[in-house]
Amino acid sequence: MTAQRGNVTIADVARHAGVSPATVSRVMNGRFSGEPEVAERVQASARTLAYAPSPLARSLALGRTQVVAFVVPDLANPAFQSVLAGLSKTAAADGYRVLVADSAESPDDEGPLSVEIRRRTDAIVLCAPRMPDEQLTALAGQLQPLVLINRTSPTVPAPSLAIDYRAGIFALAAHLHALGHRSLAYVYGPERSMSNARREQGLEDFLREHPDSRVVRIAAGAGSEDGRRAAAAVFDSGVSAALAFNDLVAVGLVGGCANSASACRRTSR
Amino acid sequence: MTAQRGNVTIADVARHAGVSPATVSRVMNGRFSGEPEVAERVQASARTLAYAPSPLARSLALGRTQVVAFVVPDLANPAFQSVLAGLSKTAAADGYRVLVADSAESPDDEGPLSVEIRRRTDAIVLCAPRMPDEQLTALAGQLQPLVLINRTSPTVPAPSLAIDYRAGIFALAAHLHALGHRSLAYVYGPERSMSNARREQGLEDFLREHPDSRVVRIAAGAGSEDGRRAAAAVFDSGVSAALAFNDLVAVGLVGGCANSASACRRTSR
DNA sequence: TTGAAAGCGCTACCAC
DNA sequence: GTGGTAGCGCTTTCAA
Repeated sequence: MTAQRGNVTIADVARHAGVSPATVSRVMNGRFSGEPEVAERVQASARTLAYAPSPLARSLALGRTQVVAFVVPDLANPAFQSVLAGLSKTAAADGYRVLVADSAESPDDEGPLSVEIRRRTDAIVLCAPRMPDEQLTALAGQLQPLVLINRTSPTVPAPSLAIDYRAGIFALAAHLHALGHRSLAYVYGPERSMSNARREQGLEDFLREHPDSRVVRIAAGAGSEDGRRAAAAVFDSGVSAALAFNDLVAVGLVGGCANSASACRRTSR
Repeated sequence: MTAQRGNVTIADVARHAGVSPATVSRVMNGRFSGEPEVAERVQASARTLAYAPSPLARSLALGRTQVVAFVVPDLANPAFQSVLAGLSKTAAADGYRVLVADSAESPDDEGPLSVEIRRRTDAIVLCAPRMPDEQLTALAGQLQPLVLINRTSPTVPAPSLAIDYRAGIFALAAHLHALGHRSLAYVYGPERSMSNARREQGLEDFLREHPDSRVVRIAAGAGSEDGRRAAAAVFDSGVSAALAFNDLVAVGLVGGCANSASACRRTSR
């Protein structure tokens, strides 16, 4: 008797329509096969009483919540927005909603948090790049159905969504090459970054295929300020195009270049 | 018997500890006041059996889900990301999670969708700028507790979060003025846009306070391409700084300026 | 202090 | 075809 009061329940509808709750349930779920007249009466009652089934009660009875969890280390990371938007849209098409959680608060609490949130949902989409493989493996059982983002694990049988940085930067470089650029700058990110290494590989592949090109490596970092600071070096390197470690660096770089440009403009007038 | 099987329940723990479910419940929720030894025995059993209360069952019994809904017209809109991230973080601090929904799919289904999702949650944060005021008013009762984003309603008593575009661009212009700029460009957005009008107002306020300044209005749009196209005009207007309708326009503008800059650079060498 | 039992609202099995 | 009813797992009165 602690629940939110005043909600019309299936029993109310049953009473109003002069049938059993079971029948109302069947009608509401389209599993009804009997006198059409009965179904109509039930629907009329439901409409009259403005009845809507309780998702909570259904979830408990069905053992199915129609919700999928989305757990990432940082919801503010722009990279996740389109993933979330896509997930939400796709899930909605199948009658599912998305429950989000940010694991940043408690980095080493990621496991328990994932398990907890998974219990409220039917499946989980998890991004936990730093979680030790053993831990992930141990948890995988309780997390299934599970989808991994930006990581895979040899011991965890789960589909994964990952960015092919190597192929990505290769394609970018090839595109610039097609545009006539033969001298590129790569404004690289953190040396220890796995994704940076992948991008460097991609550029090596590119150079192997295009011996007529050269790539000047210019140190930066992972943030927009790093990009801004690298602008001068890029300008002075004499390249005709530049690739950046990530979007933030690129934004900073573009900004830095605009600066250099207006300086240039003031000079040339 | 249709629920996900194999989960250890409160009854299992009660049996294992030799107490009643009621006692286990009290211990698990810190409402227990009796033999400490009993409490310890219960906790030991819970640990042994790896028991974790079912959030679903608690929700049904308590009439409280510990979840708040976040409904917006377009999850892919960058403006919502930080709102969501902030909401999630703040909610988490109070033991709440966030259930998201994108109402873009069915624009005129916004109302029912909000009500439906609200039933799964304890409160709702809603962004429905286009919803007729009467509809919102009619729904408000079922939606409470409710927080509105980017809109208020005279008939709906709900806190709201809205951007003060007028004050925002005023502050930006004042900042540039303080930096010494006296001649600014405003790369404006859609004429019919409410937020654009607000920004124009802000600039008028600014000019009133700073008669020594001038603002050149340059037409653009709401996307990055619009910004890029406006770059040349900005460059030629002779201003020393530019303000853009929104981030996308700004990004395009910066990109366009960088282009003009490198052209300039090639020329000047 | 502790337990029995009645909900919370819905589903699904098993009879009639 | 339809209804009775026992769950789903937890909380909380009420009584002992």
